[in-house]
Amino acid sequence: MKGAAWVQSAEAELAAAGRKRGGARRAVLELLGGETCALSALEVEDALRGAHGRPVSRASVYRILDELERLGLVQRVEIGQAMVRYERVCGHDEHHHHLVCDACGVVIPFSDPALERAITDLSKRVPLVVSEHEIVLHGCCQDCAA
Amino acid sequence: MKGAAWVQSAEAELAAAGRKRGGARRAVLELLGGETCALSALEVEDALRGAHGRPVSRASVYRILDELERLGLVQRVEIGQAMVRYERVCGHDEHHHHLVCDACGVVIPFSDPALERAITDLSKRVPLVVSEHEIVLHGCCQDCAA
DNA sequence: TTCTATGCAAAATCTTTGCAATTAG
DNA sequence: CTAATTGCAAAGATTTTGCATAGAA
Repeated sequence: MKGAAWVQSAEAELAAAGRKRGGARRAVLELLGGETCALSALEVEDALRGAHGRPVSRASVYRILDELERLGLVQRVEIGQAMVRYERVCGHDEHHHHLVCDACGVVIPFSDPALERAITDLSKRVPLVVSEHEIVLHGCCQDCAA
Repeated sequence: MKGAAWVQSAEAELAAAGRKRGGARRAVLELLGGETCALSALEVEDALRGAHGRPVSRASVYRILDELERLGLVQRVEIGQAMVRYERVCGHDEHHHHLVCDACGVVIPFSDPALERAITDLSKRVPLVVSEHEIVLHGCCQDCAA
């Protein structure tokens, strides 16, 4: 699913949930639609205060991200910086996980079918109805190793 | 590796790193040695203020956990509550991951050889020198589903 | 003695809430 | 008109830092 398509379907879901359209939320949606990987609330605020879109107050950013998460339009990603990040939820085709360089903090997305199979398989044997999963590999990226 | 053994080896590593022995750190080590799963800094503080051991100031708990992490004696675990948790690092035999119930917040450890194989395999094909990995399955536990 | 370890309090960071004003439907 | 949306400021929660004292080697 492309970013624009995601923005559209998100607006549709919001409308279906009885929400009205506001400028702040639209700005957040457009920003997230243009990203393929995770942003923290503060990063969203900064990006909007900068070039992309219009400024949105911090409280609204948090409220909006929280609501999008409840509707299943974005998902939380915890990558070890004691800070919550969010990224848009897409179709199965864009499902991915994250590599984190512990030296410089860069986050790189990746996907691996074999790993997904192992997870799917495992999910059936576990004492929990699994709704989602998250995998983070920590290490040292090529730039930092050089 | 048992908890007591871990405490011993941790003290040895600390001594090797030129550290002196303090009561606060010893209390934290003994607490973590008795746990098999992850605790947050605040949980450590509370536990020590309670029955186990002696009270340790919050700042010291953070400093101690941070140092233990730098020495590779404990590892961070991010399980989606915007809070960092730590657990002791043990031998390969106790390596595990976490199931989190999004309804009640309970954390259940699990391990799966097939999954570990998939991860080990993957780690070789990725543009990062992988030092560790973390897997979290989110869902609804049996109690909450009932 | 000399550095580490610790506690306390203040500061920094991230997140949530209360309230009033605005705006979409 | 009515309820959702937003901004602002204040409050909460978590984590870090500065500084002075106590303690280990």
